[in-house]
Amino acid sequence: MGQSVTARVLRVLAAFSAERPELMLTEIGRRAELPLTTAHRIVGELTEWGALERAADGRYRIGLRLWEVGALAPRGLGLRESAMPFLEDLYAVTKQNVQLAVLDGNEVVYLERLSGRGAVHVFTRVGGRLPLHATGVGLVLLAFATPELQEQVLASPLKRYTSKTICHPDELRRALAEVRRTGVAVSEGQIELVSLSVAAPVRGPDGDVVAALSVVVPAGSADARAYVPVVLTAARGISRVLGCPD
Amino acid sequence: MGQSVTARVLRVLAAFSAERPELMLTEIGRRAELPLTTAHRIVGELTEWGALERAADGRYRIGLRLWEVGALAPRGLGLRESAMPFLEDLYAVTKQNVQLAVLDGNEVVYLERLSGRGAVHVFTRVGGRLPLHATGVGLVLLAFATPELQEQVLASPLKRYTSKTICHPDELRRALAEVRRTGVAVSEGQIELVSLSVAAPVRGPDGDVVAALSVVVPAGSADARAYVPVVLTAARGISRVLGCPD
DNA sequence: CCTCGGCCTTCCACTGGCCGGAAGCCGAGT
DNA sequence: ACTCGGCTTCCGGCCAGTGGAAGGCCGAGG
Repeated sequence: MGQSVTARVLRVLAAFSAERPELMLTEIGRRAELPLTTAHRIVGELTEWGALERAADGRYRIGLRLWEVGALAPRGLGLRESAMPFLEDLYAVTKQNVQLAVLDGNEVVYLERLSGRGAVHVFTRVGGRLPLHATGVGLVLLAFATPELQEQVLASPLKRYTSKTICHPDELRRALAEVRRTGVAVSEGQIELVSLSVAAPVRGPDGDVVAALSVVVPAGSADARAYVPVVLTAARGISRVLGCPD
Repeated sequence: MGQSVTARVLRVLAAFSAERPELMLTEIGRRAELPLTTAHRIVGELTEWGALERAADGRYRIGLRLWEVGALAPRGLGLRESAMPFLEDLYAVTKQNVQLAVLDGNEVVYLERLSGRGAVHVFTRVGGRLPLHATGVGLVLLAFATPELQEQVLASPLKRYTSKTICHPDELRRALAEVRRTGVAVSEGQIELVSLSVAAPVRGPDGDVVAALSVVVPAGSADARAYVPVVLTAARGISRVLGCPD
Protein backbone atom coordinates (compact mmCIF):
# COMPACT_ATOMS: atom_id res chain seq x y z
CA MET A 1 0.00 0.00 0.00
CA GLY A 2 2.69 2.45 1.00
CA GLN A 3 4.46 0.66 -1.83
CA SER A 4 2.58 2.11 -4.75
CA VAL A 5 4.65 4.29 -7.01
CA THR A 6 2.20 7.15 -6.68
CA ALA A 7 2.57 7.08 -2.92
CA ARG A 8 6.33 7.12 -3.28
CA VAL A 9 6.21 10.13 -5.55
CA LEU A 10 4.10 11.92 -2.97
CA ARG A 11 6.49 10.94 -0.19
CA VAL A 12 9.29 12.52 -2.18
CA LEU A 13 7.34 15.76 -2.42
CA ALA A 14 6.44 15.57 1.25
CA ALA A 15 10.13 15.32 2.10
CA PHE A 16 10.39 19.06 1.50
CA SER A 17 9.32 21.36 4.31
CA ALA A 18 9.42 25.00 5.22
CA GLU A 19 12.42 24.37 7.44
CA ARG A 20 14.29 22.43 4.77
CA PRO A 21 13.20 23.64 1.35
CA GLU A 22 16.38 22.42 -0.36
CA LEU A 23 17.54 18.82 -0.07
CA MET A 24 20.28 16.60 -1.39
CA LEU A 25 19.29 13.37 -3.10
CA THR A 26 20.45 11.34 -0.13
CA GLU A 27 18.35 13.38 2.25
CA ILE A 28 15.29 12.95 0.06
CA GLY A 29 15.85 9.22 0.09
CA ARG A 30 16.18 9.16 3.86
CA ARG A 31 13.14 11.36 4.50
CA ALA A 32 10.93 9.54 2.02
CA GLU A 33 12.24 6.19 3.27
CA LEU A 34 13.21 5.11 -0.20
CA PRO A 35 16.31 3.30 -1.42
CA LEU A 36 18.71 5.76 -2.98
CA THR A 37 18.30 4.29 -6.44
CA THR A 38 14.54 4.60 -6.35
CA ALA A 39 14.70 8.13 -5.05
CA HIS A 40 17.16 8.94 -7.79
CA ARG A 41 14.86 7.82 -10.56
CA ILE A 42 11.72 9.45 -9.19
CA VAL A 43 13.54 12.70 -8.49
CA GLY A 44 14.95 12.59 -12.00
CA GLU A 45 11.51 12.33 -13.54
CA LEU A 46 10.10 15.03 -11.30
CA THR A 47 12.96 17.32 -12.24
CA GLU A 48 12.53 16.69 -15.93
CA TRP A 49 8.91 17.71 -15.68
CA GLY A 50 9.67 20.78 -13.59
CA ALA A 51 8.12 19.65 -10.32
CA LEU A 52 11.59 19.89 -8.83
CA GLU A 53 14.56 22.08 -9.74
CA ARG A 54 18.26 21.71 -9.11
CA ALA A 55 19.96 24.58 -7.36
CA ALA A 56 23.44 25.63 -8.43
CA ASP A 57 24.99 23.41 -5.75
CA GLY A 58 23.13 20.35 -7.00
CA ARG A 59 20.55 20.30 -4.27
CA TYR A 60 16.91 19.86 -5.14
CA ARG A 61 14.04 22.19 -4.40
CA ILE A 62 10.38 22.50 -5.33
CA GLY A 63 10.07 23.75 -8.90
CA LEU A 64 8.03 26.54 -10.37
CA ARG A 65 5.91 24.12 -12.32
CA LEU A 66 4.57 22.56 -9.16
CA TRP A 67 3.97 26.02 -7.75
CA GLU A 68 1.89 26.82 -10.82
CA VAL A 69 -0.22 23.70 -10.45
CA GLY A 70 -0.67 24.36 -6.76
CA ALA A 71 -1.85 27.85 -7.57
CA LEU A 72 -4.83 26.25 -9.32
CA ALA A 73 -6.26 25.00 -6.03
CA PRO A 74 -9.64 26.76 -5.92
CA ARG A 75 -9.38 27.21 -2.18
CA GLY A 76 -5.90 28.63 -2.75
CA LEU A 77 -5.71 31.02 -5.62
CA GLY A 78 -9.40 31.44 -6.32
CA LEU A 79 -10.23 32.56 -2.84
CA ARG A 80 -7.09 34.60 -2.60
CA GLU A 81 -7.79 36.35 -5.90
CA SER A 82 -11.21 37.46 -4.75
CA ALA A 83 -10.05 38.43 -1.30
CA MET A 84 -6.89 40.32 -2.20
CA PRO A 85 -8.41 43.77 -2.83
CA PHE A 86 -10.20 43.62 0.51
CA LEU A 87 -7.08 42.47 2.31
CA GLU A 88 -5.18 45.34 0.78
CA ASP A 89 -7.81 47.83 1.89
CA LEU A 90 -7.80 46.36 5.36
CA TYR A 91 -4.04 46.60 5.49
CA ALA A 92 -4.03 50.16 4.18
CA VAL A 93 -6.47 51.23 6.87
CA THR A 94 -5.02 49.35 9.84
CA LYS A 95 -1.33 48.97 8.96
CA GLN A 96 -1.43 45.72 10.93
CA ASN A 97 -0.98 42.08 9.97
CA VAL A 98 -3.87 40.89 7.86
CA GLN A 99 -4.43 37.16 7.38
CA LEU A 100 -6.65 34.89 5.33
CA ALA A 101 -7.03 31.22 6.27
CA VAL A 102 -9.13 28.15 5.53
CA LEU A 103 -10.00 24.94 7.33
CA ASP A 104 -8.34 21.71 6.23
CA GLY A 105 -8.73 18.55 8.26
CA ASN A 106 -8.59 19.74 11.85
CA GLU A 107 -6.16 22.55 11.23
CA VAL A 108 -5.96 26.11 9.98
CA VAL A 109 -4.05 26.68 6.75
CA TYR A 110 -2.90 30.24 6.07
CA LEU A 111 -3.50 31.36 2.50
CA GLU A 112 -2.26 34.89 2.65
CA ARG A 113 -0.64 37.35 4.96
CA LEU A 114 0.07 41.02 4.51
CA SER A 115 2.45 42.12 7.19
CA GLY A 116 3.29 45.69 7.86
CA ARG A 117 6.93 46.51 8.27
CA GLY A 118 6.22 48.00 11.66
CA ALA A 119 3.53 45.57 12.76
CA VAL A 120 3.91 42.83 15.35
CA HIS A 121 5.93 39.91 14.08
CA VAL A 122 3.81 36.78 13.87
CA PHE A 123 4.90 33.18 13.47
CA THR A 124 2.39 32.27 10.84
CA ARG A 125 3.61 31.69 7.32
CA VAL A 126 1.74 31.46 4.04
CA GLY A 127 1.17 27.76 3.51
CA GLY A 128 1.61 27.06 7.21
CA ARG A 129 -0.68 25.07 9.51
CA LEU A 130 -1.79 25.68 13.09
CA PRO A 131 -4.31 23.97 15.37
CA LEU A 132 -7.84 25.34 15.49
CA HIS A 133 -8.13 26.19 19.17
CA ALA A 134 -5.05 28.40 19.35
CA THR A 135 -5.81 31.10 16.80
CA GLY A 136 -8.49 33.66 16.07
CA VAL A 137 -9.19 32.36 12.59
CA GLY A 138 -9.23 28.84 14.00
CA LEU A 139 -11.98 29.72 16.48
CA VAL A 140 -14.07 31.24 13.72
CA LEU A 141 -13.62 28.29 11.39
CA LEU A 142 -14.35 25.79 14.16
CA ALA A 143 -17.40 27.69 15.36
CA PHE A 144 -19.06 27.24 11.98
CA ALA A 145 -17.66 23.78 11.21
CA THR A 146 -19.57 20.50 11.32
CA PRO A 147 -20.66 19.28 14.77
CA GLU A 148 -18.50 16.17 14.23
CA LEU A 149 -15.34 18.23 13.86
CA GLN A 150 -16.26 20.35 16.88
CA GLU A 151 -16.73 17.23 18.98
CA GLN A 152 -13.47 15.80 17.72
CA VAL A 153 -11.53 18.91 18.67
CA LEU A 154 -13.29 19.26 22.01
CA ALA A 155 -12.43 15.66 22.81
CA SER A 156 -8.77 15.96 21.85
CA PRO A 157 -6.06 17.42 24.06
CA LEU A 158 -5.74 21.18 23.57
CA LYS A 159 -2.10 22.05 23.46
CA ARG A 160 -1.08 25.18 25.33
CA TYR A 161 0.96 27.79 23.48
CA THR A 162 0.72 30.86 25.70
CA SER A 163 -0.76 31.66 29.09
CA LYS A 164 -3.91 32.79 27.31
CA THR A 165 -4.41 29.74 25.12
CA ILE A 166 -7.81 28.13 25.48
CA CYS A 167 -7.00 24.72 26.93
CA HIS A 168 -10.18 23.52 28.57
CA PRO A 169 -13.09 22.04 26.57
CA ASP A 170 -15.71 24.04 28.51
CA GLU A 171 -13.79 27.23 27.92
CA LEU A 172 -13.57 26.42 24.21
CA ARG A 173 -17.28 25.58 24.06
CA ARG A 174 -18.11 28.97 25.55
CA ALA A 175 -15.74 30.75 23.16
CA LEU A 176 -17.33 29.05 20.15
CA ALA A 177 -20.83 29.98 21.29
CA GLU A 178 -19.67 33.56 21.67
CA VAL A 179 -18.26 33.55 18.14
CA ARG A 180 -21.53 32.21 16.73
CA ARG A 181 -23.50 34.84 18.67
CA THR A 182 -21.40 37.86 17.68
CA GLY A 183 -20.07 36.71 14.32
CA VAL A 184 -16.50 37.62 15.23
CA ALA A 185 -13.71 36.20 17.37
CA VAL A 186 -11.78 38.69 19.47
CA SER A 187 -9.23 36.29 20.82
CA GLU A 188 -6.71 37.21 23.42
CA GLY A 189 -3.32 35.75 22.88
CA GLN A 190 -2.40 34.47 19.49
CA ILE A 191 0.70 32.33 19.31
CA GLU A 192 2.60 35.41 20.34
CA LEU A 193 2.25 36.67 23.86
CA VAL A 194 1.77 40.29 22.95
CA SER A 195 -0.90 40.26 20.29
CA LEU A 196 -4.65 40.23 19.95
CA SER A 197 -6.55 39.05 16.92
CA VAL A 198 -9.91 40.01 15.49
CA ALA A 199 -11.27 37.38 13.13
CA ALA A 200 -14.44 37.07 11.05
CA PRO A 201 -15.95 34.41 8.78
CA VAL A 202 -16.05 34.59 4.98
CA ARG A 203 -19.02 32.84 3.37
CA GLY A 204 -19.35 31.18 -0.02
CA PRO A 205 -22.19 30.92 -2.53
CA ASP A 206 -24.11 28.45 -0.38
CA GLY A 207 -23.86 30.68 2.67
CA ASP A 208 -21.48 28.33 4.46
CA VAL A 209 -18.22 29.52 5.94
CA VAL A 210 -15.33 28.88 3.53
CA ALA A 211 -12.57 30.96 5.08
CA ALA A 212 -11.71 33.35 7.87
CA LEU A 213 -10.08 36.74 7.89
CA SER A 214 -8.19 38.30 10.75
CA VAL A 215 -6.23 41.32 11.83
CA VAL A 216 -3.52 40.83 14.42
CA VAL A 217 -2.79 43.88 16.55
CA PRO A 218 -0.27 44.50 19.32
CA ALA A 219 -1.76 43.93 22.76
CA GLY A 220 -0.61 47.31 23.89
CA SER A 221 -2.51 49.28 21.26
CA ALA A 222 -5.97 50.76 21.52
CA ASP A 223 -8.99 48.60 22.25
CA ALA A 224 -8.94 45.67 19.86
CA ARG A 225 -12.71 45.86 19.56
CA ALA A 226 -12.27 49.05 17.62
CA TYR A 227 -11.17 46.84 14.72
CA VAL A 228 -14.33 44.74 14.72
CA PRO A 229 -16.31 46.89 12.27
CA VAL A 230 -13.60 47.07 9.58
CA VAL A 231 -12.85 43.37 9.81
CA LEU A 232 -16.53 42.48 9.57
CA THR A 233 -17.00 44.82 6.64
CA ALA A 234 -14.06 43.35 4.76
CA ALA A 235 -15.24 39.80 5.45
CA ARG A 236 -18.72 40.59 4.20
CA GLY A 237 -17.25 42.26 1.14
CA ILE A 238 -15.35 39.13 0.23
CA SER A 239 -18.42 37.00 0.90
CA ARG A 240 -20.43 39.14 -1.46
CA VAL A 241 -17.83 38.82 -4.23
CA LEU A 242 -17.85 35.05 -3.73
CA GLY A 243 -21.58 35.05 -4.36
CA CYS A 244 -22.87 34.67 -0.84
CA PRO A 245 -26.64 35.41 -0.85
CA ASP A 246 -27.22 36.92 2.59
CA MET B 1 9.39 6.67 -21.06
CA GLY B 2 6.01 8.37 -21.19
CA GLN B 3 4.89 5.12 -19.62
CA SER B 4 6.45 5.47 -16.22
CA VAL B 5 4.01 5.77 -13.37
CA THR B 6 5.61 8.97 -12.20
CA ALA B 7 5.07 10.54 -15.59
CA ARG B 8 1.45 9.44 -15.50
CA VAL B 9 0.94 11.01 -12.11
CA LEU B 10 2.36 14.25 -13.46
CA ARG B 11 0.14 14.06 -16.52
CA VAL B 12 -2.85 13.80 -14.22
CA LEU B 13 -1.77 16.96 -12.41
CA ALA B 14 -1.08 18.69 -15.70
CA ALA B 15 -4.62 17.93 -16.82
CA PHE B 16 -5.79 20.78 -14.61
CA SER B 17 -5.52 24.28 -16.00
CA ALA B 18 -6.60 27.78 -15.17
CA GLU B 19 -9.47 27.48 -17.62
CA ARG B 20 -10.61 24.15 -16.23
CA PRO B 21 -9.67 23.91 -12.58
CA GLU B 22 -12.32 21.29 -11.81
CA LEU B 23 -12.54 18.06 -13.76
CA MET B 24 -14.55 14.86 -13.79
CA LEU B 25 -12.67 11.60 -13.65
CA THR B 26 -13.46 10.89 -17.29
CA GLU B 27 -12.09 14.27 -18.35
CA ILE B 28 -8.88 13.68 -16.41
CA GLY B 29 -8.47 10.37 -18.15
CA ARG B 30 -9.00 11.94 -21.55
CA ARG B 31 -6.67 14.90 -20.94
CA ALA B 32 -3.92 12.77 -19.41
CA GLU B 33 -4.41 10.16 -22.12
CA LEU B 34 -4.86 7.40 -19.61
CA PRO B 35 -7.30 4.50 -19.54
CA LEU B 36 -10.16 5.27 -17.19
CA THR B 37 -9.17 2.55 -14.74
CA THR B 38 -5.63 3.81 -14.46
CA ALA B 39 -6.77 7.40 -14.01
CA HIS B 40 -9.16 6.20 -11.36
CA ARG B 41 -6.47 4.56 -9.28
CA ILE B 42 -3.98 7.39 -9.55
CA VAL B 43 -6.59 10.02 -8.81
CA GLY B 44 -7.71 7.94 -5.83
CA GLU B 45 -4.23 7.91 -4.36
CA LEU B 46 -3.69 11.60 -5.03
CA THR B 47 -6.98 12.39 -3.34
CA GLU B 48 -6.19 10.28 -0.32
CA TRP B 49 -2.96 12.20 0.14
CA GLY B 50 -4.61 15.58 -0.37
CA ALA B 51 -3.01 16.49 -3.68
CA LEU B 52 -6.53 16.49 -5.12
CA GLU B 53 -9.88 17.20 -3.49
CA ARG B 54 -13.40 16.25 -4.46
CA ALA B 55 -15.89 19.04 -4.83
CA ALA B 56 -19.45 18.57 -3.61
CA ASP B 57 -20.55 17.49 -7.09
CA GLY B 58 -17.90 14.78 -7.23
CA ARG B 59 -15.55 16.64 -9.54
CA TYR B 60 -11.87 16.80 -8.75
CA ARG B 61 -9.73 19.85 -8.17
CA ILE B 62 -6.23 20.61 -6.98
CA GLY B 63 -6.04 20.15 -3.23
CA LEU B 64 -4.68 22.38 -0.51
CA ARG B 65 -1.90 19.96 0.26
CA LEU B 66 -0.41 20.42 -3.18
CA TRP B 67 -0.79 24.17 -2.84
CA GLU B 68 1.19 23.98 0.38
CA VAL B 69 4.01 22.03 -1.22
CA GLY B 70 4.04 24.37 -4.17
CA ALA B 71 4.35 27.28 -1.79
CA LEU B 72 7.74 25.88 -0.78
CA ALA B 73 9.24 26.69 -4.18
CA PRO B 74 12.04 29.09 -3.27
CA ARG B 75 11.48 31.11 -6.41
CA GLY B 76 7.77 31.18 -5.51
CA LEU B 77 7.14 31.90 -1.89
CA GLY B 78 10.64 32.91 -0.85
CA LEU B 79 10.95 35.64 -3.40
CA ARG B 80 7.37 36.69 -2.90
CA GLU B 81 7.80 36.90 0.86
CA SER B 82 10.75 39.25 0.55
CA ALA B 83 9.19 41.33 -2.18
CA MET B 84 5.71 41.74 -0.75
CA PRO B 85 6.34 44.80 1.45
CA PHE B 86 7.91 46.63 -1.48
CA LEU B 87 5.09 45.65 -3.80
CA GLU B 88 2.61 46.96 -1.27
CA ASP B 89 4.45 50.26 -0.99
CA LEU B 90 4.64 50.54 -4.74
CA TYR B 91 0.95 49.85 -5.00
CA ALA B 92 0.10 52.32 -2.25
CA VAL B 93 2.04 55.07 -4.02
CA THR B 94 0.95 54.41 -7.60
CA LYS B 95 -2.48 52.76 -7.21
CA GLN B 96 -1.66 50.89 -10.42
CA ASN B 97 -1.13 47.22 -11.22
CA VAL B 98 2.09 45.98 -9.66
CA GLN B 99 3.59 42.70 -10.85
CA LEU B 100 6.42 40.41 -9.89
CA ALA B 101 7.66 37.77 -12.33
CA VAL B 102 10.52 35.33 -12.90
CA LEU B 103 12.07 33.60 -15.89
CA ASP B 104 11.34 29.91 -16.46
CA GLY B 105 12.43 28.21 -19.64
CA ASN B 106 11.77 30.79 -22.32
CA GLU B 107 8.74 32.30 -20.67
CA VAL B 108 7.74 34.75 -17.99
CA VAL B 109 5.92 33.33 -14.96
CA TYR B 110 3.96 35.78 -12.86
CA LEU B 111 4.45 35.30 -9.13
CA GLU B 112 2.34 38.09 -7.77
CA ARG B 113 0.02 40.82 -8.85
CA LEU B 114 -1.56 43.58 -6.87
CA SER B 115 -4.31 45.13 -8.92
CA GLY B 116 -6.05 48.29 -7.97
CA ARG B 117 -9.80 48.24 -8.24
CA GLY B 118 -9.68 51.24 -10.54
CA ALA B 119 -6.51 50.33 -12.43
CA VAL B 120 -6.35 49.02 -15.98
CA HIS B 121 -7.48 45.44 -16.27
CA VAL B 122 -4.64 43.19 -17.34
CA PHE B 123 -4.78 39.66 -18.66
CA THR B 124 -1.96 38.32 -16.55
CA ARG B 125 -2.75 35.93 -13.76
CA VAL B 126 -0.74 34.76 -10.80
CA GLY B 127 0.79 31.48 -11.93
CA GLY B 128 0.34 32.43 -15.57
CA ARG B 129 2.92 32.34 -18.37
CA LEU B 130 3.64 34.71 -21.23
CA PRO B 131 6.36 34.92 -23.88
CA LEU B 132 9.41 37.04 -23.14
CA HIS B 133 9.26 39.49 -26.03
CA ALA B 134 5.74 40.69 -25.40
CA THR B 135 5.91 42.05 -21.88
CA GLY B 136 7.90 44.60 -19.92
CA VAL B 137 9.11 42.11 -17.33
CA GLY B 138 9.95 39.74 -20.17
CA LEU B 139 12.25 42.28 -21.81
CA VAL B 140 14.03 42.88 -18.52
CA LEU B 141 14.47 39.19 -17.80
CA LEU B 142 15.65 38.47 -21.33
CA ALA B 143 18.06 41.42 -21.37
CA PHE B 144 19.94 39.93 -18.44
CA ALA B 145 19.53 36.27 -19.37
CA THR B 146 22.20 33.99 -20.82
CA PRO B 147 23.36 34.76 -24.37
CA GLU B 148 22.10 31.31 -25.41
CA LEU B 149 18.55 32.11 -24.36
CA GLN B 150 18.72 35.51 -26.06
CA GLU B 151 19.84 33.89 -29.29
CA GLN B 152 17.15 31.28 -29.01
CA VAL B 153 14.42 33.88 -28.60
CA LEU B 154 15.85 36.12 -31.31
CA ALA B 155 15.87 33.16 -33.68
CA SER B 156 12.32 32.06 -32.94
CA PRO B 157 9.21 33.64 -34.43
CA LEU B 158 7.99 36.57 -32.34
CA LYS B 159 4.24 36.35 -32.08
CA ARG B 160 2.36 39.61 -32.43
CA TYR B 161 -0.16 40.52 -29.75
CA THR B 162 -0.83 44.21 -30.37
CA SER B 163 0.21 46.77 -32.93
CA LYS B 164 3.07 47.74 -30.62
CA THR B 165 4.43 44.26 -29.98
CA ILE B 166 8.11 43.89 -30.82
CA CYS B 167 8.09 41.41 -33.68
CA HIS B 168 11.37 41.90 -35.47
CA PRO B 169 14.69 40.48 -34.15
CA ASP B 170 16.58 43.73 -34.83
CA GLU B 171 13.96 45.72 -33.00
CA LEU B 172 14.17 43.31 -30.08
CA ARG B 173 17.96 43.46 -30.08
CA ARG B 174 17.82 47.23 -29.83
CA ALA B 175 15.23 47.11 -27.07
CA LEU B 176 17.36 44.70 -25.04
CA ALA B 177 20.44 46.89 -25.42
CA GLU B 178 18.41 49.85 -24.24
CA VAL B 179 17.24 47.90 -21.19
CA ARG B 180 20.81 46.93 -20.32
CA ARG B 181 21.93 50.54 -20.75
CA THR B 182 19.21 52.17 -18.66
CA GLY B 183 18.46 49.35 -16.25
CA VAL B 184 14.72 49.60 -16.87
CA ALA B 185 12.25 48.70 -19.59
CA VAL B 186 9.63 51.26 -20.51
CA SER B 187 7.70 49.16 -22.95
CA GLU B 188 4.88 50.48 -25.04
CA GLY B 189 2.01 48.15 -25.45
CA GLN B 190 1.60 45.29 -23.05
CA ILE B 191 -0.83 42.59 -24.01
CA GLU B 192 -3.50 45.22 -23.68
CA LEU B 193 -3.69 47.96 -26.23
CA VAL B 194 -4.06 50.76 -23.76
CA SER B 195 -1.32 50.21 -21.24
CA LEU B 196 2.33 50.99 -20.70
CA SER B 197 4.61 49.11 -18.40
CA VAL B 198 7.70 50.15 -16.49
CA ALA B 199 9.82 47.18 -15.46
CA ALA B 200 13.07 46.79 -13.53
CA PRO B 201 15.33 43.87 -12.59
CA VAL B 202 15.59 42.35 -9.12
CA ARG B 203 19.00 40.89 -8.26
CA GLY B 204 19.93 38.01 -5.96
CA PRO B 205 22.88 37.39 -3.64
CA ASP B 206 25.25 36.73 -6.55
CA GLY B 207 24.26 39.92 -8.27
CA ASP B 208 22.47 38.11 -11.08
CA VAL B 209 18.93 38.97 -12.08
CA VAL B 210 16.45 36.62 -10.41
CA ALA B 211 13.14 38.41 -11.04
CA ALA B 212 11.55 41.48 -12.52
CA LEU B 213 9.12 43.98 -11.14
CA SER B 214 6.73 46.12 -13.12
CA VAL B 215 4.02 48.71 -12.86
CA VAL B 216 1.37 48.77 -15.57
CA VAL B 217 -0.21 52.15 -16.16
CA PRO B 218 -2.96 53.28 -18.52
CA ALA B 219 -1.57 54.70 -21.77
CA GLY B 220 -3.60 57.83 -21.35
CA SER B 221 -2.14 58.83 -18.00
CA ALA B 222 0.83 61.11 -17.36
CA ASP B 223 4.26 60.32 -18.76
CA ALA B 224 5.08 56.72 -17.94
CA ARG B 225 8.69 57.69 -17.32
CA ALA B 226 7.56 59.46 -14.19
CA TYR B 227 7.22 55.99 -12.67
CA VAL B 228 10.80 54.97 -13.40
CA PRO B 229 12.31 56.23 -10.12
CA VAL B 230 9.82 54.50 -7.83
CA VAL B 231 10.00 51.23 -9.73
CA LEU B 232 13.79 51.29 -9.67
CA THR B 233 13.83 52.11 -5.97
CA ALA B 234 11.47 49.28 -5.14
CA ALA B 235 13.45 46.83 -7.27
CA ARG B 236 16.70 47.82 -5.58
CA GLY B 237 15.03 47.53 -2.20
CA ILE B 238 14.03 43.95 -2.91
CA SER B 239 17.50 43.20 -4.24
CA ARG B 240 19.03 44.47 -1.04
CA VAL B 241 16.75 42.31 1.11
CA LEU B 242 17.70 39.30 -1.02
CA GLY B 243 21.35 39.96 -0.21
CA CYS B 244 22.51 41.56 -3.44
CA PRO B 245 25.92 43.13 -2.83
CA ASP B 246 25.98 46.23 -5.03
C1' DC C 1 50.66 12.29 -3.56
C1' DC C 2 47.37 8.75 -2.16
C1' DT C 3 43.44 7.36 0.54
C1' DC C 4 39.12 7.74 2.48
C1' DG C 5 34.33 8.89 2.76
C1' DG C 6 30.15 10.96 1.13
C1' DC C 7 27.36 11.62 -2.68
C1' DC C 8 25.72 10.75 -7.20
C1' DT C 9 24.99 7.87 -11.28
C1' DT C 10 24.63 3.68 -14.15
C1' DC C 11 23.68 -1.19 -14.85
C1' DC C 12 20.86 -5.34 -14.80
C1' DA C 13 18.12 -9.58 -13.43
C1' DC C 14 14.20 -10.59 -10.69
C1' DT C 15 9.51 -9.97 -9.20
C1' DG C 16 5.44 -7.96 -7.36
C1' DG C 17 2.67 -3.97 -8.34
C1' DC C 18 0.46 -1.96 -12.29
C1' DC C 19 -2.47 -2.33 -16.39
C1' DG C 20 -6.71 -2.37 -18.44
C1' DG C 21 -10.66 -5.30 -20.25
C1' DA C 22 -14.93 -6.61 -18.43
C1' DA C 23 -18.75 -6.46 -15.58
C1' DG C 24 -21.61 -4.23 -12.13
C1' DC C 25 -23.51 0.12 -9.95
C1' DC C 26 -25.82 4.43 -9.66
C1' DG C 27 -28.40 8.52 -10.93
C1' DA C 28 -30.35 11.45 -14.56
C1' DG C 29 -32.73 12.10 -18.56
C1' DT C 30 -36.57 10.36 -21.73
C1' DA D 1 -38.74 1.10 -17.47
C1' DC D 2 -35.13 1.59 -20.38
C1' DT D 3 -30.88 3.92 -21.76
C1' DC D 4 -26.82 6.30 -21.34
C1' DG D 5 -22.75 8.35 -19.19
C1' DG D 6 -19.98 8.27 -15.61
C1' DC D 7 -17.98 5.83 -11.58
C1' DT D 8 -16.20 1.79 -9.06
C1' DT D 9 -14.55 -2.96 -8.29
C1' DC D 10 -12.30 -7.25 -9.70
C1' DC D 11 -8.56 -10.09 -11.35
C1' DG D 12 -4.84 -12.54 -14.31
C1' DG D 13 -0.85 -11.56 -17.25
C1' DC D 14 3.13 -9.20 -17.74
C1' DC D 15 6.36 -5.58 -17.83
C1' DA D 16 8.03 -1.55 -15.51
C1' DG D 17 9.92 -0.56 -11.16
C1' DT D 18 13.02 -2.16 -7.68
C1' DG D 19 17.28 -2.09 -5.29
C1' DG D 20 21.89 -4.42 -4.70
C1' DA D 21 26.28 -3.75 -6.54
C1' DA D 22 29.84 -1.35 -8.74
C1' DG D 23 32.02 2.70 -10.59
C1' DG D 24 32.83 7.85 -10.93
C1' DC D 25 33.45 12.25 -8.84
C1' DC D 26 35.06 15.63 -5.57
C1' DG D 27 36.95 17.50 -1.42
C1' DA D 28 39.14 16.68 3.08
C1' DG D 29 42.69 14.81 5.64
C1' DG D 30 47.02 12.27 6.23
